[in-house]
Amino acid sequence: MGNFFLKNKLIILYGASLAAILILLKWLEFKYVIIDHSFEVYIGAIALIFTGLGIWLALKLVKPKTETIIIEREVYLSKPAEGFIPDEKALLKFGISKREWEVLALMSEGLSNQEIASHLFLSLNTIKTHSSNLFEKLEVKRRTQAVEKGKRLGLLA
Amino acid sequence: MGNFFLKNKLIILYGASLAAILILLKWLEFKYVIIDHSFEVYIGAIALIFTGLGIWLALKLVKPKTETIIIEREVYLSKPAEGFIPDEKALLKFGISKREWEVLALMSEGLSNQEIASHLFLSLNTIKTHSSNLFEKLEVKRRTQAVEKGKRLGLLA
DNA sequence: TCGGGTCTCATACTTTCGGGTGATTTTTAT
DNA sequence: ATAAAAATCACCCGAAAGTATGAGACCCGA
Repeated sequence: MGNFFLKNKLIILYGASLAAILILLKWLEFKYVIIDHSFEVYIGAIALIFTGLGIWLALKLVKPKTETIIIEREVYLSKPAEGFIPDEKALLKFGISKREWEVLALMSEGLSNQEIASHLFLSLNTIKTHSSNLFEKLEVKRRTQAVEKGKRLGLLA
Repeated sequence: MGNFFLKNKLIILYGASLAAILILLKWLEFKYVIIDHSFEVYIGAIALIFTGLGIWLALKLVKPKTETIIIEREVYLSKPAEGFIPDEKALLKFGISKREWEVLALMSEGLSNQEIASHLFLSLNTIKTHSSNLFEKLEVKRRTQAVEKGKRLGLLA
């Protein structure tokens, strides 16, 4: 499976590097190093090289540990904005999915379910499902209420 | 300055370790290793040891994972206006009567025709008539469109 | 007083919405 | 890999919305 290589590519890469460097050293061994330098210097060079390799490897492996999330938001809505960005926090709070939000947005334009279906190249039934789930999540009963609440919560422009 | 030693203690520790291991290897060199194993295995062992050392060093030196800071502040106030004044000109332009505007306003709150009827102490049929006339005047087909257009025209808050 | 506009209500009919359920596929995350 | 979530679609049914038409009551200006 290609999956294996993807997940272990660093390990494999390391193995390959190790082998390559060893081969290189073996080749150099009889040409220059042993002749020109002492054995200790040779060992020291290898130690430094592989220490560097170890550091590089560690940095690669440890990278995904960092995670910074800074959300600071104070919204006094009621006003438009050109490039409108829905309130992510509200979306998460109500568990509204991307598709559901799209449906809500089109609802607020005054489109019927059939029209929304056509716009999104989906079936009418799918739109019904999405809107139903949406109403459930927004705790409303009708599309007009959903639009009204959506605007109040900053989900819509 | 003791500060220097504090800040570089890891580096110094590494140097000391390096020296110590080299000395150890030098000592072992003539005792067992060279005798019992091939040169390549010896080099490989050193490579592995110092790779491990490099990894350990990197893990120690690299700054601890970034703190996760989550500041959330939710203030979704939307108090548009108490005494909202609809655009008179627009009302005249579209020939919208008082009752029709009232119905439109309640529509925008998400109320059903039946609920609007109850609020205004009218029959459901009357609301239907008003809303039908309203849609005609606003040139829309659905209540959601009426609300959308109403807001755009300044008929609603 | 007469016509026009608004407001009211009704009946009959069609269309759209929304709820409920279940199934399949795709995506995502673990 | 596999479990969970999201997305897709279908069918049924009842409720709500919307259309069409007609009609009586009221007010106001011509």
